[in-house]
Amino acid sequence: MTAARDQIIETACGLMESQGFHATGLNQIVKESGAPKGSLYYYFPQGKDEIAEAAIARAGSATAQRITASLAELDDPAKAVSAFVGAIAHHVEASGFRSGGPLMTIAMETAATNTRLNLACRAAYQQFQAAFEQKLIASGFSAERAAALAVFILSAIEGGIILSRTYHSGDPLRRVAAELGALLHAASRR
Amino acid sequence: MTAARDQIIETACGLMESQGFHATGLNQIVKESGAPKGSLYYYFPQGKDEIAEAAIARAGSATAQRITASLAELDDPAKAVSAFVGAIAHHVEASGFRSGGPLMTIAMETAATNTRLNLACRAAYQQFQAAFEQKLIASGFSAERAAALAVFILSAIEGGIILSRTYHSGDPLRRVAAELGALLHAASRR
DNA sequence: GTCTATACGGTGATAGAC
DNA sequence: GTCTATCACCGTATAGAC
Repeated sequence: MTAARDQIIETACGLMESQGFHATGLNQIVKESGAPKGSLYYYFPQGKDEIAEAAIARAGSATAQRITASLAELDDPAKAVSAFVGAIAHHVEASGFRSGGPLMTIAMETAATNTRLNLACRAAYQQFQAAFEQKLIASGFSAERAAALAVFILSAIEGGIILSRTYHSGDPLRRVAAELGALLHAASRR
Repeated sequence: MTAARDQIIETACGLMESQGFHATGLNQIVKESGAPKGSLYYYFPQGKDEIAEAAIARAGSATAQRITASLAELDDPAKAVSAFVGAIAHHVEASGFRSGGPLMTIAMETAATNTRLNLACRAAYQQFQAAFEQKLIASGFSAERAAALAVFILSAIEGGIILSRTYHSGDPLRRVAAELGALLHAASRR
């Protein structure tokens, strides 16, 4: 509950989102967070992995809540997903393509090299997936179809973020928004 | 054209695909490649960035060719894309989730922090995109629609690779294969 | 709890012999 | 072309004072 610990986690989230895990140094976290320098290993005795794990958990649940909240703003699931992805496009652009997909880089870096962080990322993505799934179920999709579509939606969004960040343009994400909207519109008319 | 230089590039591709850019050390590249140690800065005077740039270019054109070749095996674009993505799923699983999406990690790591590598990744992704685009055009899609769909297809695949690698399961990619197949099937019936 | 100082390893990069 | 030796630096992690 201490503010210093929380500051460390928060800035670790931001730095790892834009740079990845390996490029983010502990010194950088301490400096940028303004947290007391000597307290890093007091709050996180297990070092960098423990900090990253906390950052992943934090970014994961925060993002999951944001997905749920955004999807709740529109009844129509097609329009809700499309609007959500459009908002991401804007966010990625506004950040100078430094932000968006808070866990993607860490997830890729650690998928096969760090089981602890891999499991943390996995848990977070499952939360994202569940958020889409529940929206679809609430919109009348069968549980089975909702689960399948949630995976596909999440895939398209994550991939769109990659392309938008490397192209330095929100267009790929806007394309994903349009296609997912059309797909869900057609699927819900059955 | 020398074999040593080529070996360095090739193993740099593999290591950066599974670990990312920052986690891959030059010593590791030299050791794993078996290339003569002292020749690293002889072939790549500009150091790590130059090696990574060459690795990205190599992986990029190799992958683009593989996409084109795979899509050419089936006439029906829906089935061709679906089969291609299914093959990726198998490849990701067979590699122990260390491989797949050769440029994704580097692309995310460097999108906003290293313009040189960012541009290299961008060029590579545009090749991938063009490969899908041309298949769709050859299948009767309008140029406009083909370009839009290519971005979406590439996004879904890249995102599916992320999920499959972090979940340690080929299922997300197989889901992407099925949904893209259905989408393209419906789109081509217009 | 927080500080400063430091140990220790690995990194990218360079120099100079052969 | 390739080798070995070495540089300066930065990374994580630790020790011990306050």
